[in-house]
Amino acid sequence: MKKGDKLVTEITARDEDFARWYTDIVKKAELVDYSSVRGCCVLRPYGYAIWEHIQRILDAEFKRLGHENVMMPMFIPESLLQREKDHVEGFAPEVAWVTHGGDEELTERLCVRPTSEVLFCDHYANIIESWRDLPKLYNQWCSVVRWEKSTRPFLRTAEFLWQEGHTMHETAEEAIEETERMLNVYADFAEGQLAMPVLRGEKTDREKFAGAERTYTIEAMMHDGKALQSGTSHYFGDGFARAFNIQFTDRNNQLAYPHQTSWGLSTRIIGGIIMTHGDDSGLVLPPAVAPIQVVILPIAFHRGGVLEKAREVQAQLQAAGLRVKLDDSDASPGWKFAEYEMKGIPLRVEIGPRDLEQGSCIVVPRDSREKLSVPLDRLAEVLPQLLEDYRLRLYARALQNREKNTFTALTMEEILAFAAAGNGFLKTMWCKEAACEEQMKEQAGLTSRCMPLAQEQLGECCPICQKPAKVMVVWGRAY
RNA sequence: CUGGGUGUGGCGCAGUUUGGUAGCGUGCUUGAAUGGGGUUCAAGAGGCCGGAGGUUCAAGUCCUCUCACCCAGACCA
Repeated sequence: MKKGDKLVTEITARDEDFARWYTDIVKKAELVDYSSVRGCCVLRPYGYAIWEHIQRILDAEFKRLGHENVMMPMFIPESLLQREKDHVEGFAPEVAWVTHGGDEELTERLCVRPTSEVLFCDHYANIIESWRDLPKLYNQWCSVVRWEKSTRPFLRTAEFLWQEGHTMHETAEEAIEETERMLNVYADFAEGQLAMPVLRGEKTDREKFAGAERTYTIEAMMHDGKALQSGTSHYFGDGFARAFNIQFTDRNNQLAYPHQTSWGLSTRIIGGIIMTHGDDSGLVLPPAVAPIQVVILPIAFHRGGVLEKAREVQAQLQAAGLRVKLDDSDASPGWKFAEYEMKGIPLRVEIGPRDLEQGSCIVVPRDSREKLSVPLDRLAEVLPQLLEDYRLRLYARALQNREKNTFTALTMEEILAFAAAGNGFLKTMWCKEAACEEQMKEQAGLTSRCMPLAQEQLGECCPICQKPAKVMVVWGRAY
């Protein structure tokens, strides 16, 4: 952020102001810049660094579970995209087409991948022959393109970075197990590392992925009560395998179709971090993905000893495994305080002449802004603990927000009262009929977020049609 | 795609009603002092007013077209 820029908007309940607060933060914390390319953003070094940490943590987990990274082509020939009917219907309206190579018009146009199921399937058809070839556990880190009509940084851009895992299994059970395992990897990552509480659940037919048999999702709640779908994991059955003629000889010497999964998590999660933890002073980052975990600010450092001590402390903290920045630039202390708060740095360490006399320093956590006096020689052991406390506070605060904005409705009157009152999660029973889901959308403006894995029995009947209920659904308004 | 809004130094904006020498704040550069919550003073640089066309002696301002972005909806994993 440039000197003198200030956050103009504070968090409020009004959608419009909240949107402004959000776009303000992504710019002023230097996460993204707008691009002259339609619907696209520039991910700046600071924003990209957050993604790198997300990438590093998830990739290690994927590998631990036996997945391998690959690269698929960026282009999909039209005929390939059309192999699976539901899939192409879902994606055709939002793909970008390449029609020319150089000056020549292509005989078959190519779409820029919006997702890579068909590319993986095309490849799997070549390499899967025997049950001994299974499972295939592949993952790809890449960007994909979806020609969205309206865009917003991180939440919905025409091109975005993500990771897409694509696996093939011998049996349905094994594939379903994989689908659920990867959902839990995402959920544990969101809750444990990002301090974002999420609902784990299954999507309704209306909301599930194009071509999938089942879609699992993690749904997080933002400050404003809206839902953010933060990661999805799909089970495809053998639908694509049949469409792409992927067959293998099984243990009984019979030809069989493998069962497929895919799962993805994108830079959208960074938008989730902003809208889950951010406050009126800017971004608030969870320590696991903060590019800088501790910033050291020497005060009045032209005086003797201050800068030297600050450098010493920096080396000591780095040796303890923390990501530390020392800002010895000439800006005023007040300026730096605000700057690093805007950027969401979890801990600030102030070292000045006064501290040197006492052999201590001031440590200020980003969330509470409480000024703590810590002896200089104990910093390396105290700061990791402070980071952990901070992470727990972020989680607790986010969870509290979700609970405060989660309601239960047993009747249509209650549903409409909720919808009129504002945003949040609404739990109801449901008969599983599409008509009732449609009616929720029409009358209350709510869409189903998920059918939580942790089910509750709220009542006996669907509040919309009064028929016997089959499942509990969480409804809301989504990003 | 529909409706509304906005495009003027890096950023934020005024000026457009009623055409007449492009302004303010902030940032940036240089120097000095300051330094524990967005310091102070001084000097300086930086804009064919989103683009194209038109009306006019004269256009940031009026007219036509166009592009981009923002907000709300629709759409969307």
